[in-house]
Amino acid sequence: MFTLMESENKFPDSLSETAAFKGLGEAERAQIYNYGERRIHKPEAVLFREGEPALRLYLVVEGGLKLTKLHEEGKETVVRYIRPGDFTAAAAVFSEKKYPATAKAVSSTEVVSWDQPAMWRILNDYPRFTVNLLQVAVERLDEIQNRLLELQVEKVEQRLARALLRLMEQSGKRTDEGILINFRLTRQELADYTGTTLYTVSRTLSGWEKKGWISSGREKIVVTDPHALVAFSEAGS
Amino acid sequence: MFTLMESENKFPDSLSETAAFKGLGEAERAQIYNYGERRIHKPEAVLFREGEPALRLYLVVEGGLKLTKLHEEGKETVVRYIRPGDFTAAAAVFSEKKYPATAKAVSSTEVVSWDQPAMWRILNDYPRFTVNLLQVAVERLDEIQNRLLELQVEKVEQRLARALLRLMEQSGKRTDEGILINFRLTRQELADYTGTTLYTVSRTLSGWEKKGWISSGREKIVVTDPHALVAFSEAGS
DNA sequence: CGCTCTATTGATAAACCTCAAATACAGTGG
DNA sequence: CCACTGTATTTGAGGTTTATCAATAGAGCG
Repeated sequence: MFTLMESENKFPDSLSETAAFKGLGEAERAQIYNYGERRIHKPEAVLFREGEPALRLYLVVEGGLKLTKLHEEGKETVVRYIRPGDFTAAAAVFSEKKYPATAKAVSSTEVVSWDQPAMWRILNDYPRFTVNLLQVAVERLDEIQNRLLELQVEKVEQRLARALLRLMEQSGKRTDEGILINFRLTRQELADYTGTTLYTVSRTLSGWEKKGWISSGREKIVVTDPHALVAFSEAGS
Repeated sequence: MFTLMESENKFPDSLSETAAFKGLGEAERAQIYNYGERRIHKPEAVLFREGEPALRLYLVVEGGLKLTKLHEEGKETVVRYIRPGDFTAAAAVFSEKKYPATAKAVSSTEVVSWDQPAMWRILNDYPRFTVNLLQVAVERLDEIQNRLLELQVEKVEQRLARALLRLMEQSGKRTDEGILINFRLTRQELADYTGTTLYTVSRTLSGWEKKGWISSGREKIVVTDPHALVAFSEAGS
């Protein structure tokens, strides 16, 4: 037939070590993987929108997603960046839930997704997968709680330093200049991620550029002195 | 023998409708419940501490817990209040994890808890329970993400209003004066919950008291005009 | 080359924290 | 029952951080 699911897709090696497929045999991985639908999304493409019925569970294979939430009056926050090997929209496992956030591709992004019937089959046939999902949820929870803590007790510049480091670790790419955050990232997005304004972000980055910690351009940031940033993020001065 | 688990405990009716035991038969509930250990903790008692190896999963039956996280220099945040029917320390399902927060009883509190061997047995024998745990984790995640959003875009007074309303809904007790938040709650704790200082909390509450929205005393808050608070929490003015 | 989106920078104001000091309250032990 | 003691709370003054507004500069795209 003609659906995407028909062709047996090879399970990507890059995913075999991820939390998603931990403890599963090779055959099981391939089966689970092939229950899903593979798709490649262009940069800026919206995979799902906050408030829509949550119908599919997503796993990022390559590229990345930006998860955002809207507040009244158009203000938006970046909840998280999703990288290869990460699930998102776990809420879709439960019927009648809505997506709690909007997902947009930050670069060309390959995902696998499962609809509810497929998920129920998987959850039923591979209990280990359910446990893996639980583990991912628990880890996300921990991460967000840490961000909540940081947001409450740290000042803007310290949070910005942490954010850059996190993004660097998650999506960094070595260049001869330093470590490049490997997708388009505006000052506004960074502000939405750290709970500040684009003005403050701009000022702060300018300062760090003068100190030689980073090197930045339009929608582009390269961390040239990670060590200094780490020290700053921990000490806050 | 002599352990607490020996006596067959009746499954509490109050829990039968909670997310924790959804979709499970009465017999299954009783079995799961009896794998655990019942305990009553005094107010202020610490059930587990951030950083310790996570050995037990907890379910609150009566009373409540305060989950806190510490930052360097003693600053602390209240991550969440746990009420009857809620799990906490889901991280304990996974070996080698540490408790991500500290849990302290806010009043006399009854909990059931399971150690790892019991949990593994339960997760294995009652897959529906695993799914329920996942659901709880997903809902917490959503809740925390909403708090993150509020913390980033709303001003202190608005967050305080939301916090009071949340606590009122979760732990409110009708009195002839209004709805009492039914446990000791200091200004400092409210500040740690909303990401501000006790001074700002005090000033704000004083203002609301003059407006007749609340009535407060030492470690005690009664919401006398919930409607006004709701309006304020949504409009922010 | 002009258009549009992004970033920078300065000036100003608002929100909020910090520090200090006084006051109120609850529980305790005589 | 009352004075005492340790917290919790209130309130004021002053300072810091950060948001807001406005104007300009730069980068990429067609």
